[in-house]
Amino acid sequence: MEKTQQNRKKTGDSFYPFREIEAKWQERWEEQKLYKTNPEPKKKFYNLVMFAYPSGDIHMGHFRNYSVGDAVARRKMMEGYDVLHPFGWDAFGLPAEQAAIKRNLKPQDWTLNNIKVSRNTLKKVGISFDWNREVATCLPDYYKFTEWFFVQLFKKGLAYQKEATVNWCETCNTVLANEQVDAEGQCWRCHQTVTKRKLKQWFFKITDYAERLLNDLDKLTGWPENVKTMQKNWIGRSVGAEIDFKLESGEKIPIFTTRPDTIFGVTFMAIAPEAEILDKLDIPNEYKKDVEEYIQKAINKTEIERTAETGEKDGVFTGCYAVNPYNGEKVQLWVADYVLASYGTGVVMAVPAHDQRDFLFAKKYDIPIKIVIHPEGGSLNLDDMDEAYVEYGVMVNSGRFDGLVGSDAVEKVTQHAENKGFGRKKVNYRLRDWLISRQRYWGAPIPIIHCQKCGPVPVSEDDLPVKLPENVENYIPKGRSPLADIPEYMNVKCPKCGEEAQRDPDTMDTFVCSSWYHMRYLDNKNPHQPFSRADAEKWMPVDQYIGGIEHATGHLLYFRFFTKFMYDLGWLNVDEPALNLFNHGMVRDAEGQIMSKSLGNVVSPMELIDRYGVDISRLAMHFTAPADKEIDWNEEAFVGIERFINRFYRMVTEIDNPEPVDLKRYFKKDQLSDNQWDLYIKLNQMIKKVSEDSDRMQFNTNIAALMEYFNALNQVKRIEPEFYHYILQKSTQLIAPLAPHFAEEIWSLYGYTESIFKSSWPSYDPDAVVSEQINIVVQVNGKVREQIMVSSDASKDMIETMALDSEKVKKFIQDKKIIKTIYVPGKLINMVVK
RNA sequence: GCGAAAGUGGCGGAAUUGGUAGACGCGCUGGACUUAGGAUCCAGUGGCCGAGAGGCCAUAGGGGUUCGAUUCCCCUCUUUCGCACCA
Repeated sequence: MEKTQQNRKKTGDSFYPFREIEAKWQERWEEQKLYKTNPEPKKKFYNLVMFAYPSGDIHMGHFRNYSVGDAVARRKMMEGYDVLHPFGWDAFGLPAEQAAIKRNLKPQDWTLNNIKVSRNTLKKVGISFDWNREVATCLPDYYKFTEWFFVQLFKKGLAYQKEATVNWCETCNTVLANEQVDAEGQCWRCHQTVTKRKLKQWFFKITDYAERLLNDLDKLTGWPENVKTMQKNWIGRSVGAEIDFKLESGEKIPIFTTRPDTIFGVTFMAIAPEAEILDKLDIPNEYKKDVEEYIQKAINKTEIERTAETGEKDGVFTGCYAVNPYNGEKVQLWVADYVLASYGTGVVMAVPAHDQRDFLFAKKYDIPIKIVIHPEGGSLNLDDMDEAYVEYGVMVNSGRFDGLVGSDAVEKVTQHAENKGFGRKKVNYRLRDWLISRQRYWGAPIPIIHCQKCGPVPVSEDDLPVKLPENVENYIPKGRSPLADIPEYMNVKCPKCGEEAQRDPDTMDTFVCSSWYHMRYLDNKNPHQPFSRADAEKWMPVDQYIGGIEHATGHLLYFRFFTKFMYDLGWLNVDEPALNLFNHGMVRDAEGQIMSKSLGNVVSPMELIDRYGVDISRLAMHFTAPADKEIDWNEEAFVGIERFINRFYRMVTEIDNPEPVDLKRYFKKDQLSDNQWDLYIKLNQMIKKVSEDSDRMQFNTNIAALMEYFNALNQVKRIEPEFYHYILQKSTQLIAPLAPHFAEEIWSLYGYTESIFKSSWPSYDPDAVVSEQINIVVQVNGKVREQIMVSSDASKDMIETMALDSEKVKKFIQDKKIIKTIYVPGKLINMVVK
């Protein structure tokens, strides 16, 4: 067969007919059950993409996420793995309720319909999901076990109730999650200023796992550093001491500090406005009014107002004092809203000389400032200080501790408190317990029955699930869960004593549902258990997890927490859910703005698919940027990709008698002409590069390597038919994970009857990855002066002789002396002259 | 403020461990084939000097280490992301 300009020209009007081809293969794959998971995997690969909220349409972020995941899954199939590649729906959540209110639909109906639409859309994208493993968190057979998890946590003391201050919108009459309060401290829906309210809420005690969640980050060698850093900072471990100050009444008032070495410099204490200890103060009458007013005002301030970076601190003196146990000094007690009630004990010892916030506060209210640390080899003078000295240093004005330095000082001061019994070493975390109550309808019910006599009692496991009632009149939030207004739901007998009791009306945060979906996939139809231990053993942990970075400190922390919890219960034999994590980059609009409906700048992947087809769209997306980088959307890449695919398709359709060739064979030099042997080496180099690049999720260079090879292929005019088929068939396999329909079509045009995804990923011929003639760069003093072609086994001496023989090189070394020569085998030789 | 990452042609981006900076693609320029070309093919394409051979400069800016730096170190600037009074 001869490939000439001639026969290429006459096909100028043909191009790849993606519509028929993509539809055809999607249908056949479904018939063949190509993606059915092997229930008894020999060599398993659990490929997990983050599941989706079924809002009805899939967007570019999903498209990118699943295209990356699909590339991984298909590559692994071709490498002979038994791949588990499931998908599901994170189906509880607010928008369904809003749709219910607005369109007079049931949240169930809205959600289930969206799932249907989205599922069909995704099928058109040709992702290799095993739909038999599908889960939807809003279905009773799923949330039965979300409730089951709650009960297990409750039984272990890891689910508890506590009064908590929550965001409250007066207009919408509802609780808002933090992310539903915008940057201005206003409600995301009505833009009313958000206030605070105290409500009894359920929490999961994730802080009990803080230490392990932190330490085990070291095990996660396949996770990106930035995610681990974010989790580390989020957990925010800090070591210090808890010291008991005393009120005049004798009541203890413990504080947490990381700087016990400054304790002799305490001149006042600052208490958070919400701190419970305030009730124990005996505030003199003349201060009462001011203090109460201040507290009221502070509590009603928005988060934003309170944390505004103005540097301005304010507070009010309570007229009360506490005693410093180290020196017996009386210090003033202030209420100040720069103190957080939820961290430490809600009270801080204030050392104005050595803490910037305390310094500003003391200056403002004219509170004494006492220097107790000097820089090593220097000293501080109060009159010269315009900010606090916060570094470690030498203790002064601290009685018996004078002269101690830095961490040693911290140690000794803490030890003293321990000996005397008024303090102890303490570790605190920035991480708070996880508030999971939502006063909403569309979520997994909290399986608790509140009994006057027995308190909160978990629903018996045999009675799960507690089903969401469907006869709900309206979903409009009234400041309590809509479930609270359904007596048939609320009124039950106490499982323990049989007396009249009431259900907990709240539902769970949707992050609870998504914390364990990776386990449900393993055994998604099991009616008795969340999953079977046997299946967990077969598939866990996830080998590759792919999703967006936005879940770094939310979902991914809960996901790890639940996995550890199940490990502790003995259900899993791994205590981390995923070995490798990959965060794909965001897709933004051409101006770099996030695509959103309100900005009206959304590009629909379905529109692209309609115009270019799935495969070209996927390839273009991959080619635009490495998968972990954000993309500012443009369609420039489509042109090049479309040309490439058309060229590839044309090359195959031009072939007179296509047939499968032996892809296992390696060629020998004497079997091919020089030109073709060179092409053979390039082919093997390309196979190596594509394999390595896609291993690193570098699909952009993976595609570039294929294009580069096709350019080289084009230069060679006469190619033996068998070798030409060999080249095209291997190339088809290499592009298959990225352009599955296209590759499958080419594969079948070549006469293969079994799917290309059942074929083996090409391996490269190790004897043919190094060219026989290699280019050696000749440098003089580090500057390129000449290039010489030598045989790949040429010695350093030979190369040096050739280099010195070159006129160009001679020009630069004449009448100079060669001091030394550096030779990098196969790459360059550098002569240093003077 | 703290923490992390990044800054390369007109554009998206390559350069895996320090070894030819700009792979691949878009765009642009010229040409071929064409009634036509938004199809296809060929050639060129970082900047400056030069007819050419070739030379000089160039990876945000400035210093340093090295025979050799986009890559390592220090400083400055810019951008993005995360946390944001955590005592």
